[in-house]
Amino acid sequence: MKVSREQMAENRRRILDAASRLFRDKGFDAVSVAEVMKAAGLTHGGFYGHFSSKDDLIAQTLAHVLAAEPSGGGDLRAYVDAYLSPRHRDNAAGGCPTAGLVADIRHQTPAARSAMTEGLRSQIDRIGKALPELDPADRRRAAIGCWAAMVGAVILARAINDPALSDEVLEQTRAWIDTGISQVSAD
Amino acid sequence: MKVSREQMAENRRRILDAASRLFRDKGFDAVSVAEVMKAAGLTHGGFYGHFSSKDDLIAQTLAHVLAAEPSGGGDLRAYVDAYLSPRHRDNAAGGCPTAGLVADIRHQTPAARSAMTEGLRSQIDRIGKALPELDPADRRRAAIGCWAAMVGAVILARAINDPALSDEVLEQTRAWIDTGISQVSAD
DNA sequence: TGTACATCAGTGAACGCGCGTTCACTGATGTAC
DNA sequence: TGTACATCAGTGAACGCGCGTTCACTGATGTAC
Repeated sequence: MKVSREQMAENRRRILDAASRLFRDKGFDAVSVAEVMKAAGLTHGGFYGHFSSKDDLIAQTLAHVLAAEPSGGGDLRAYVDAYLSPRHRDNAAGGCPTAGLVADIRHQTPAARSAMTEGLRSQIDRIGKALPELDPADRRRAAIGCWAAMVGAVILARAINDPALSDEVLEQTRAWIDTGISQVSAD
Repeated sequence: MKVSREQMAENRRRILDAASRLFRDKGFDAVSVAEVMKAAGLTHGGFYGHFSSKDDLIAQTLAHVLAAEPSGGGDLRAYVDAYLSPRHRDNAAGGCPTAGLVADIRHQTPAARSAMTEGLRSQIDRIGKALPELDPADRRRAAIGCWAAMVGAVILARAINDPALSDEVLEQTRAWIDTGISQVSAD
């Protein structure tokens, strides 16, 4: 049955939110269109009224979730601590879309890859802005190095089977980033 | 038709090598059993004479490729430079299995996750041994932080659509690791 | 060393299944009067 | 404001396809004599 325009807009939002969580949790390929629609409280047939294909959903979900990505605020150290926490490692569905999806992007459509590229560009700029005490070259280097280490550590920690080693990867990467940022600051 | 025992052992090796390259290039889910067998010069029906399932192939391929993983030798800086090169970024099929597969591991079988965990443990130890000038705590921190940044940077660089930004991620991460290692060394 | 035959690695057609996608249908919406 | 009806968002069965896996068969291997 037909629904109101507002209801349809809300349904679309619910589909994108459900897709965002499921994709982050399981990856693009492991999530079916029917699964996304069920999580959004709808049946699978209505999907093509909102999106032209699963690839379209992937690209639009990325744009949706990366646009809403929380910045590091101003306090970079608190952001890094939260990012490299066991809580974030164990909450892929609700966590950083980059950590959950970036490796899966390689073989997606150009639209999806472009959305991710712009999301990463913004994120690097945001981290740079949280390091105002550095001169521009150091700031850029610290922002990129720090972000690569953060994303890498969370991906490694999520893959590792041994809780002790997984925790250690998070903790040591946090310490490494701390000394890295301090050192550059002290230059 | 039956083949000789040596031929069968070589076929098995060829299957593992083909799977290793294809998995690194496209991810576990995107590669079919038939595709692996074709790449190994065989037909798909013979697969189950060598492996009990696709999951078994994944676990055995990981053990195979991680056992053969080249160390950083002794020269960590040369290893980091090669790792964070456009050449390595553009050669996922022949490149580091961790960079290509670690994000895909999260939802694989316990056997696959354990193989990856042990591979990562060895790799961290290997990098630590390439930093003999540091005291043990600094060495561990530098090995883990450096490895997280390397893996993260290659994954990010492979996802990014814009060649300039992709190159910059590699270069800046290399510079960041350099200053990080130098700083710790100078403590 | 040579022969006869049981073994079994590899072949390729076939299976059941879940996927992305399509489509005829339903019934609430929202517009025209 | 109230009624009549065209619109169209959502439903659920159905489709074609490729996947992992199975199996009857083939013919070279390698052992027994």
